[in-house]
Amino acid sequence: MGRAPCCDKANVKKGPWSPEEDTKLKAYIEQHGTGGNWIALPQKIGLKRCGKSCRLRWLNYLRPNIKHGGFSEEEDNIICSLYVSIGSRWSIIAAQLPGRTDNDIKNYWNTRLKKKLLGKQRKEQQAHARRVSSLKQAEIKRECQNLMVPAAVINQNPYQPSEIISVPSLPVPSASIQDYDLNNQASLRSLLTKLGGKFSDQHQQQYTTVNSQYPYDISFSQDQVYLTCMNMMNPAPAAMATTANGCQSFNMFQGFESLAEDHDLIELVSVNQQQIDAMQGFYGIESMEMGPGSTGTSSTESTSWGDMSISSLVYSPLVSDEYEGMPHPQDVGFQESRYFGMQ
DNA sequence: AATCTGGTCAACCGCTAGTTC
DNA sequence: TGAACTAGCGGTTGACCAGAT
Repeated sequence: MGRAPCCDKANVKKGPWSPEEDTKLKAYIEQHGTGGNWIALPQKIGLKRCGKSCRLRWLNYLRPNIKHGGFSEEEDNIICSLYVSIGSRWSIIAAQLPGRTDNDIKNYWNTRLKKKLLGKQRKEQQAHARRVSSLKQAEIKRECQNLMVPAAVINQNPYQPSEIISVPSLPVPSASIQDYDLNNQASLRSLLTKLGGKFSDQHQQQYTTVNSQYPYDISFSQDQVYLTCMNMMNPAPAAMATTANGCQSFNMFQGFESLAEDHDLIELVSVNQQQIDAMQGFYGIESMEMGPGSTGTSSTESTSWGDMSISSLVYSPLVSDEYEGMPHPQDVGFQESRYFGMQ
């Protein structure tokens, strides 16, 4: 049984409010208050509107001391800093700005402030990217040489127990992504721990299970994080992926998809596009298409880097008896994983 | 002048939390 | 205790407008 509608949809007017409706509503509320019942209010005053609609109209436009537009620099700063620390909790943010409504702030953020902020950050990041880009290719080359594992080693147990990375579970710290040194392993782990704060319980459980069975050192390269972020923007359809030889693999980054809309991450990926481009050049990748054995989506948009990252980041068996049947080195995904320091 | 495109913002929708009975 | 209901919230939509083509 469905829930009863709050009003008779057929006899309710939608769309913009007329001055007459505004006058009626305003006059009534100023005289009698809302009476604590928005649903009954429109009937009382003869408005063919939903109670929710009346409430919204009053709160956002008709109540006294409402300010529209003309946000000051100070208000911008407050909105930005609150957004960074608490996210899109518009009602809380609005409570800090007298005369502003959550709807107003939300619109202002989505249409102007976000762009203004991103433009500012992008400028700074691009300046920084230019400084490091000349060093980047040599650095990647060096990194890859260090990370390449001899074939003899690969034919042995690829999961040498060394160190168990802690299962992320702590609340997300307020540090911005720019505070992490992406060239530093410890910092990368810290960042991923931050990301891990958004792990669902289910994913944490899976993650714990996998790591307790196969404790191995997880060395994240900077590029891995980029690819993971790209992956998040083109989320894998499921945690379990099937490699070219039919082995099921566990995507250690499954669970981060919810971050696809995360401002910080999108920013991280976008501002480092030059570096990703540099990588593409280094690996000789024109355009990466999904292989026939991959578990892709039907969307043509979720190809190239996003899906390449799936194969490169997908590894490790989920259940112990698959340990014997680990993907063979000739499996594309596994070969790619060598580039990213899987040990 | 007509059409297209992108930005803005009021309003709606669906969901959750809280309250009442 | 749980169903019924409302208030409130955040995401999304769509109408409108201005500038570009």
